[in-house]
This record gives sequence, structure tokens and C-alpha cells, in this order.
Amino acid sequence: MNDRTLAPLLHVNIAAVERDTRIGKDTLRVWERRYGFPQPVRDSHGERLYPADQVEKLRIIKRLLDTGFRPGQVVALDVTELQQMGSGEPDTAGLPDVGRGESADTEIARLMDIVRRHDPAQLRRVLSQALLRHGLGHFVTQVAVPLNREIGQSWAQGELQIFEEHFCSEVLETTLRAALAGTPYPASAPASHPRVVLSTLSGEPHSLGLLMAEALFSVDGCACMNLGRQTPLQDVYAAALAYRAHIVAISFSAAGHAHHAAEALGELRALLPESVEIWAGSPHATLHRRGVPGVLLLSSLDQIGPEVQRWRDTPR
Amino acid sequence: MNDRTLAPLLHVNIAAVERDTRIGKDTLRVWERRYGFPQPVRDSHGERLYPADQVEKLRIIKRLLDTGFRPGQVVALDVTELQQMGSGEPDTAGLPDVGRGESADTEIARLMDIVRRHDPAQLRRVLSQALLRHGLGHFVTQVAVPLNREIGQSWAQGELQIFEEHFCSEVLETTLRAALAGTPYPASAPASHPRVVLSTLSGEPHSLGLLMAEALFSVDGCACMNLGRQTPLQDVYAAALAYRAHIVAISFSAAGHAHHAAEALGELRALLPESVEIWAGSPHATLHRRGVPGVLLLSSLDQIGPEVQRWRDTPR
DNA sequence: AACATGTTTTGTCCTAGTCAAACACTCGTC
DNA sequence: GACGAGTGTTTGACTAGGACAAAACATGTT
Repeated sequence: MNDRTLAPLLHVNIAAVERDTRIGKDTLRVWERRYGFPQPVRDSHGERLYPADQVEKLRIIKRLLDTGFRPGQVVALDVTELQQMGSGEPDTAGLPDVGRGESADTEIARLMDIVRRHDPAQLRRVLSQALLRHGLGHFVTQVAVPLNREIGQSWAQGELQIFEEHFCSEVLETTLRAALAGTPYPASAPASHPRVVLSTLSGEPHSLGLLMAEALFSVDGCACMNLGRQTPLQDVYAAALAYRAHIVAISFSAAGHAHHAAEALGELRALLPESVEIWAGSPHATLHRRGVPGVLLLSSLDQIGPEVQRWRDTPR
Repeated sequence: MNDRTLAPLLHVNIAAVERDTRIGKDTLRVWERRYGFPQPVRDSHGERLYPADQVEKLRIIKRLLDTGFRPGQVVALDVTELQQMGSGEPDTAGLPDVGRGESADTEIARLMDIVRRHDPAQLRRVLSQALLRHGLGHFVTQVAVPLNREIGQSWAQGELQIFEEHFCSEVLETTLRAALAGTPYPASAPASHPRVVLSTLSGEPHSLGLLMAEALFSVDGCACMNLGRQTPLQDVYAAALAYRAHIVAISFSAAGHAHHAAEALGELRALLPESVEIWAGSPHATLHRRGVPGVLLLSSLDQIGPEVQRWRDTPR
């Protein structure tokens, strides 16, 4: 396990904890009041100072919350218990199973090995080779997605350090973008090549899913305008108008709440003309159960291809 | 227009304002108390609802604060006055002037034109051409950096929409990463090819500067491990050890306060063995005036090349 | 010009309470 | 056994105004 007991960093203030864990200050204070955890010491001015190990535990807790657990079940638990729960099943009821073959499994395992060996050159090389072998479309669904999930799970079980996760994501992003830069744009935009605006909304900092979506759209011959992370609602709207988009694709991650996503999608739906389709990628099972009127919800990147086909077949 | 459907968009709650403007909730409330702005309306439960135009004004204010103005000078002002200040000189006292030739100026102007025309295909094409013509090193300093600055300034003057900024950054990032994927890694790592760990610390969400730094390091024959945005201090440390880095490069943007940067750099310096150099890129003039012991502060990406040369010449 | 001092500005933290929405559970119906 | 309505519990976000230290600014001294 990682040894983070280094003297000058033993205690950090509440703002730093919020940044590191993405748990709000209010929530941290209310947990302390209700559950007795975390239990920061106080400095000479009565301000909270959180020991590093408590911050670490908070990080693990946040991860579990993101995958569907609730605070009451987990805040009281021990760190080792938490790590066991990380391997348990998350809230994917209603989401389709993603099967992958054995050969893919060994490929992922090999990549994980390289990540653990901290070799940027080799990771880049092997990912590029995989990209060539699979083609961009299959690379995304068969390599990038499983690798990402594996990384997340290993981290939750304490088998991987944060920097290893960052490192891997970064190389993966470079590989994907390099491939993306090579995809041709549809010459003009006839009826079979929809223009797609992609973005993440304000609260959502994860953009890897968005990038993978862009890759799949591009492979399917769409003309993409990717706005990246955290575009405010009104600006997504403005972009859709300016680009005369046929489809607006919004990506969500497990961080952030399902009802925020639903609300934002509803507002976007109200803004945009009906002729513009809204597609939303989200891992939130509850969101899929409820649905959002006028919005196409995708639980997996695999659905992009067929849906683009459906769009083409739809008379307009 | 049905004002009922638009109502939820015209007014947003305090959390959304914090996300959109990066101004903390506490600060928003205290500004309201002290300066009388913003002045949100209240919903039926007494909670603040901010009209869209006030949020827009807050965004402009935040931009000005990031470039060195102080709240007392700007919060009371009118929107048009604010936009005029955006063109005034920011706090760059002590930072070197960046000169660029006329030919570069027309190139930037042409790119700005394409951005305003919202043509992803052409923007990508023209950037790729510029990359080939200049080479990666000059492309970064002569094209990417000026373009980015131009974009920021145009936005501050209300001449550019947010989505246009996002769109441009995104295509730029893809172009850079595609080039990066093509740079060779130094075969082994002899004394003239330092291993560099790059990252942004916890509070810092901007990664474009980091990417440009990675490009320049790579051009100069360094072996880079880029960790991306928001790596916690301890994990940067862990990465530096695991990769046996010679240099740790940290990037800061104008968002976030200078003293936070200084503090974090000091802690990192205390963690890492002295043999590992710490290089920090920051636009904060005050940070450069004061300095951080044991940390090499760079105010411009141009300095990377010469400093790498110095590193090579240093006997060890 | 460099440095020491005092004053103002400014952001962040504190407490402690309120409340709506999300979730979990039970019961009744088809 | 699936579905829906009703009830109770859990949870996070918001409110208020006060406190305070550090940054920035202004002024005086060497």
C-alpha cells in the first residue's frame, strides 16, 4: 500500500479536502455532525484540519457513492471493508451487460501491467498498435472502455495509485485524439452525415467519455463539433444553432447527481427546436428508469452506431 | 415565447452560479452584502435565484479579477465599462514582453476568422498546416499561445462567445496531441534526456498550458510522463519517485491565487529529494517577484528550451 | 529605490438550523 | 410477481451574520 505519511502534509484544510474529494464543505461538516466522520482536529483558530488518512478514506467513500452506495452504509465502515465493497457490484440494474471476449481480457491485463510499470513509451506504443489492429471503432469499445473500467476498479481496491490512473488516462487521450485528428470530415454534409455538437455540461469535469463518443460519431461519418468539458447550457444551445446541428450529444459521468442531469437535459430540450435531437450518455441507472421526454438516453457507447443508422433511416 | 418554459433558465441557483463563474458561494453572498451586487431575486423558499445577465456580468468580473484587478474596482461598474477594461493592460509587471512578428499576427487573425465561422474541418486543417510549416516547437510558441491569448481577450471584450472559445481550444488540443503522439521517445534515457513528470495540482483545471509544455519538452528530447489535470500533491510525488524523474513540471493558470501556488510548490519542494528539480509555469507576476526557494519559475513557455539546455550542461 | 509600518480590502471559515427531494419500505391491487 | 400509492428516513444544499487572517495598498523612514 502507498505510504503517504509524510510530515509536512499531515493536515489539510477543508477547502483542500473539497478539491481533492469533490465532497462539498457543507457535506463534510454535516457528516461530521451526523456520523462522527470525518473527525478533523482544529488549529489555533478553531478551523478544521483533516489528517491525510481521513482524506484518503473520504476519497474511497466518494468513489463508492458515485457507484451507487449511500452515505449511511459506508461512512462508518473501516478502510479495508470499504475496499472490499469496491469489488462488489455497483448500481447497474437496468443497464445492459457489456460482454467481452477472453482475448480482450488478456489484452487489458497486459495494458494494466504496463501502467503498473510506469512506462509511457511502451504504453503509448501498445495502445497505438491496438488502435491499428482493432480500428478506431472497436478500439474504443473493446479496449478504451474496458481499460478505463479496470483502472477505476483497481483503484477502488487500493491496487492502483491515483497517479497511475492519471497517467493511463492521459496516454489514452493522446492516442484517441491522434486517431481523431486523422479521421476525415464528410466532404459536404448530405442527409446521411449529421452534424453533431458534443459537450459536457457545467458540473461535469470528465471528458474522456465525450472523446470516445466523438471518435465513434466520426467513425460513423458524422461531422463533429466537440466543445469539451463544462460548457454552460446556453452556450451549448448557441453552438447548436451556429453549427446548425442535427444532434446534440451530452456526456455525463457517475460523479454528479442523476436529477441534475435530468433537469439540465429538460432545460436543453426546452431551448432547442424539436428538429434537433438530444442524445445523452449517462451511467445513472435511475436516469434510464425514469427517462427524459424528448431525449435519447444511451447507457453504452455501443449504441451510438445503431442510433446513427436509425437517424439516417428516419425520413425528414 | 412561452415564458414559463424559459423561467428556469433565466434564473439559476447559487450552486450553478458557482460552477459557471468559479466564484465561491461564500464570496457571492458576501459581495451581495458588501457591494450590493449581485442582487438575486428569491424563490418561494427564500433561496437566491440569479438572473442570466447578472451571471454573465459575474463571468466578466471573474475574468478581470484573474488578470489582476480587484473586486472593489470592478463589481460596481457597468457591463460596457467592464468590457472596456478587458482591453486594458493586465498585471504583467515584471513578466517579459512577448513579441511576435507581423506575419504571425495575420496568421492568428485568419484563425480567429475560422473560429468565428464555426468550421471544425477547416480549423483542424489550417492548424495542422501551421503545425507542419512551423514545426511543433514554433507552432506552440508562435501559434498556439498567441491564438489562445487572442481568444481570451476577444471573449473579455464580448466579441466572442464561450462556445467559440471551447471549440477552438478543443481543436487545438487535438492538433497538439496528434503531434505529440508522433514525437519519438528517447531510446533509453542517457544523461542528456531528462525524465520529466508533468502535472497540474489539485485546484487547477486548465491543462492546455501543460500540454504545450509537454510538447516543448518532447521536442527537446525529454521523456515525459504527463499526469494531466488536478493530481494531488502526494501523487505527483509518488509519480516522480516511480518514474525516477529528473524534473517535475507544474503548470498554473491565472485562475487560482498566487499564494496557493507558492504554498503548494513549497510543500512539493519539501517532499522531493533535492536532486529532483521543480519547474513551475505561472502567469502570476507576484509569484515571480517573490520566488519560491528551490523552484525554477518560468513565466513563458519559451524558457523551456534554454532551461533544458542548462540542465544538460549542469554537471551531476 | 528598498524596507518597515499601519490600514483597508477581501475571501474563507465558523455555527446551527431549515427543508425538499431522493430513497427505502410497506401495503394493497391486478 | 409486477406495479403503484402512501409513509418514513436519509441526505445534501441552502440560509444568516459574525469572525478573522492574509493580501494588497498606502505611507513614512532609512
